[in-house]
Amino acid sequence: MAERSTDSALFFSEENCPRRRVEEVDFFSKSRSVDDDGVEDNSGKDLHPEDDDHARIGSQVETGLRLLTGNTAEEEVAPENGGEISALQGDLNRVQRENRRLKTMVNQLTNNYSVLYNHLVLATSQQKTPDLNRQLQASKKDDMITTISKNNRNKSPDTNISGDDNGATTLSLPIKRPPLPIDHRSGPSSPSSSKFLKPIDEKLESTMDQGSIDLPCRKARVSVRARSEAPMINDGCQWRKYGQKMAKGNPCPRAYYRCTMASGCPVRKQVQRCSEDATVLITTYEGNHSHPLPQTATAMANTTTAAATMLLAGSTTSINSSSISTKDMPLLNPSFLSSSVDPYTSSMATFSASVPFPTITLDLTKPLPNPTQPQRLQQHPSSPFAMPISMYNKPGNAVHFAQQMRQPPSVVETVTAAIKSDPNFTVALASAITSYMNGGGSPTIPPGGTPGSPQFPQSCTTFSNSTN
DNA sequence: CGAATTTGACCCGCGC
DNA sequence: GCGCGGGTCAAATTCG
Ligand SMILES: [Zn+2]
Repeated sequence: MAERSTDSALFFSEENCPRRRVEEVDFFSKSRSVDDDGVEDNSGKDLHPEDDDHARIGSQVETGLRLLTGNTAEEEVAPENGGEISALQGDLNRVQRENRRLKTMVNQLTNNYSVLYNHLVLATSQQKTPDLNRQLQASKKDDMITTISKNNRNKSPDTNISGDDNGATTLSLPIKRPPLPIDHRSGPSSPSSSKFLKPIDEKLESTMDQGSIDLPCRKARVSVRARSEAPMINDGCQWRKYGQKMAKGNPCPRAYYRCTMASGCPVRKQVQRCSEDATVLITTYEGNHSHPLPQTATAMANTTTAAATMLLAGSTTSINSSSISTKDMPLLNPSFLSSSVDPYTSSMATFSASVPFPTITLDLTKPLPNPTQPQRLQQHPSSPFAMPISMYNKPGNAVHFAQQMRQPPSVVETVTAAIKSDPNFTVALASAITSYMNGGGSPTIPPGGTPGSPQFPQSCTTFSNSTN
């Protein structure tokens, strides 16, 4: 059907966007490319007075999400003294140039990372799982996964990726050994790649260990609620529907999709409308991509990964929102996470009740009361939550990070506005969040596409959109 | 005609 | 052991 999001993704992110969409586009671009934003903001005010609100929102967002927010600040100050304007503009230009340069660097790094990751994945699957792969081929791949997950499920295994079966399984699982090599990684590069692989491998191991990342045993879920008319969120990935079921207490059916961008990609997603609010569309992502992603898809993937990471990291011990947000997502924390747990978040709890997996929820459906509120996000660890986020650690426990927004933060407003105009906005939001979670703090999204992070075996991101 | 979707059957975990 | 419900498979059907 209309499940193909790729096309729309392009549409969304690229030049096709009509004037009206500028908001979203701006927002998006902000979350992914620094220089464009800066430029846009300036020109926006000067050239498009009618977009005033948009520009304002944009700048707010920038403040909240951006690393390089110098532009914004300067802009606001500028109006004061005419004499200083020129100087400020000079500075502004400089900053913009700098931003551009940095962006380029980031992109390069990202690309390199993607390439390396692919190498790693390939090498790992080949080296560690020759036997398993054979078995895999013999039996169903899915069976394999199930089996493993079952084994791991009972105990919280910190699987060490030693030469063990477990270790091997761990790494190979998400990859599932794609029949067709996704890229250039074979022959000549093997020697050199192996060099890199070792260190990376070690890193991976350590990362996994600390995160309690036993792969399949725990499926982390991240849910985000937003509003959208679209039947499905456009995340830049290609999905194939493989099932549909009627949910229990919900008249709306739940659809199951699987990523088809790569043959072995383990990522799945569920799409369902909220029974209470038909306008709410819930999309759940699970797993990490085992292949490079387009920019648009990267945003989503990163979000998933980041959220999963956060969840899993926190899930190891009793979850304390403050501990998680502070430790794991220093950047995210200030703007997106609140460290207080609120009883008022009951609405989100709805979800959690029957969730069998650790789940993190991002709720974008809340109304944004004061659009004009200049409130800016500060770097306080305990700053009010910009977006409602809740985490459901274990089946029984639901931890809420960010309650419903009591005081609508600027980011939320922006997000909501964007969503209203276009459901795709969710992606932008995701990218922004991801950026922060990844610790980059840099909203720029890797062009090369980020492979689902290998470190996190399973992650689910849920997006709910409500149509307005 | 190949690829994607539909849809009922099937599998599996869980609670009673 | 049985039924229920979530999730997946795969044959049939539809779509481009
Ligand atoms: Zn994928």
